[in-house]
Amino acid sequence: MFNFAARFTNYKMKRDLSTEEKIKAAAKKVFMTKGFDGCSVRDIAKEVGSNVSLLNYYFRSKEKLFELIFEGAMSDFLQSMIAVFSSNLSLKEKTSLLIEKEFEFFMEHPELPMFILQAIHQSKGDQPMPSHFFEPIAKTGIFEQLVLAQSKGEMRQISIRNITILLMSNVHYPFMSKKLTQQFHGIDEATLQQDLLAHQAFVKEMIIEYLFPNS
Amino acid sequence: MFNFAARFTNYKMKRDLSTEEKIKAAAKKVFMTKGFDGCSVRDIAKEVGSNVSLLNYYFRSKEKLFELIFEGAMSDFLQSMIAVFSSNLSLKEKTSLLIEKEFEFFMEHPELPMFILQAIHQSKGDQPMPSHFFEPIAKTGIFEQLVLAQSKGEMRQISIRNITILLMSNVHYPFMSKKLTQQFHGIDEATLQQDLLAHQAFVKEMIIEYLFPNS
DNA sequence: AGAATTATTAAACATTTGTTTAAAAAGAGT
DNA sequence: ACTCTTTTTAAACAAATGTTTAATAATTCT
Repeated sequence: MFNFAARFTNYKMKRDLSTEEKIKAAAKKVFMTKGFDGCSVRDIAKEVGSNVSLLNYYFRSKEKLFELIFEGAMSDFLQSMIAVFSSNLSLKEKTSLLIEKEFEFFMEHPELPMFILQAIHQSKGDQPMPSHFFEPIAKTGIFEQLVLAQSKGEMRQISIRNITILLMSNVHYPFMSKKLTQQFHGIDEATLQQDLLAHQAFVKEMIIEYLFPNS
Repeated sequence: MFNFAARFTNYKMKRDLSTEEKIKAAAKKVFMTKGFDGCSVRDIAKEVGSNVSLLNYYFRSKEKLFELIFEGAMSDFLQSMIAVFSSNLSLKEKTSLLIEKEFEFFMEHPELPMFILQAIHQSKGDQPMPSHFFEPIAKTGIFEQLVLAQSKGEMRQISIRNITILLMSNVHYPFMSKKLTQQFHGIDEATLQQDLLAHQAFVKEMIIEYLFPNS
């Protein structure tokens, strides 16, 4: 007879539930700012205020820990997109809302676009992203809605791929280039923040006008 | 008495002029693909087919070598911009030409935007870029031309900074996101190349229409 | 309280890192 | 041929790296 209960006669799993979370938070912070190659596990341990062994105790290796952080970041990265696409709005409204939400989100997490693109750009192995990242987007039916809108002449005839690039360019890059922009124009953080706020309006106006010319 | 001549009674400086260049080429290749933190000096030496000591013989350190590569890359990065701005064209023509030239250039050097932004993003010290990078652009008088065009109502009223962000977004990001785009849409390199070619036309049309509405 | 389990620490590990040293090889002037 | 200089190599260095080990501390169950 199996004693199923025995497998769950566990002692308390965690004395301090937050230790694992604290490490994740620290790792996220350090990885985000310095990148995977740019930091050591000791950097992260120092950020936690603890030991290196603890990282390998909870997560098996630096790489595993990074993957975890990356997947979380990727999830956040796509989150607002999915939310907007799932809404019950016209494509034009969705586009407008998407730009708003993305700017709003990246105002709070400006390091995210660079972190994601950098990680993908330098991903050692050539293994593709797990499909579960992008599937939820397709599941929203946004692509079908797009084809329909184009066939009805409500929207300019541009391929889905070019639209994607267009949107991401104008929504991600402004945050990826923050330092460059600051140095190029010799402005401080606050001024740039103002510019980015204004930029949202320009981008929205420009893209809406371009993608939906007859309205 | 000083013998000035003695200081220049040099033996042949270089037996093989290309050694230094070979190292630079290898370093550029490796730094571009793996980043400063992502590679070791031994990686570069292996790419050269030689020894590590040779790198420090010609360039004093990994950091110095990187700075050299970075400055060269930065120079290339701004090159086409300066060429277009210096030409004798209207602002609208310059904008159009700039987008063309930038796409043309980055088609050949797609890794450059990511390399530059990544390097600036993770620059350890907070010291600003040397001013000699950006001064040549101001020297072209492009900013004055822009203010003039706006005052004459030929151009939409957007700050120079927002215009810069707008242009760079649409011209840099498509190349920075190549891997992401490929994985997102599940397409191969050749297909993406086609998309980028098409994208140039979209971007040009959209930005020209937006910045110069009355024409 | 005592045994069992989990969490945390300190020390050690083998590699890899950037750099230096010292010697050898190659080239050029005399 | 010989010396002086430049270029290239191999070996060694200390420091930093990711990971493991073994011991200690803390917690939980009986």
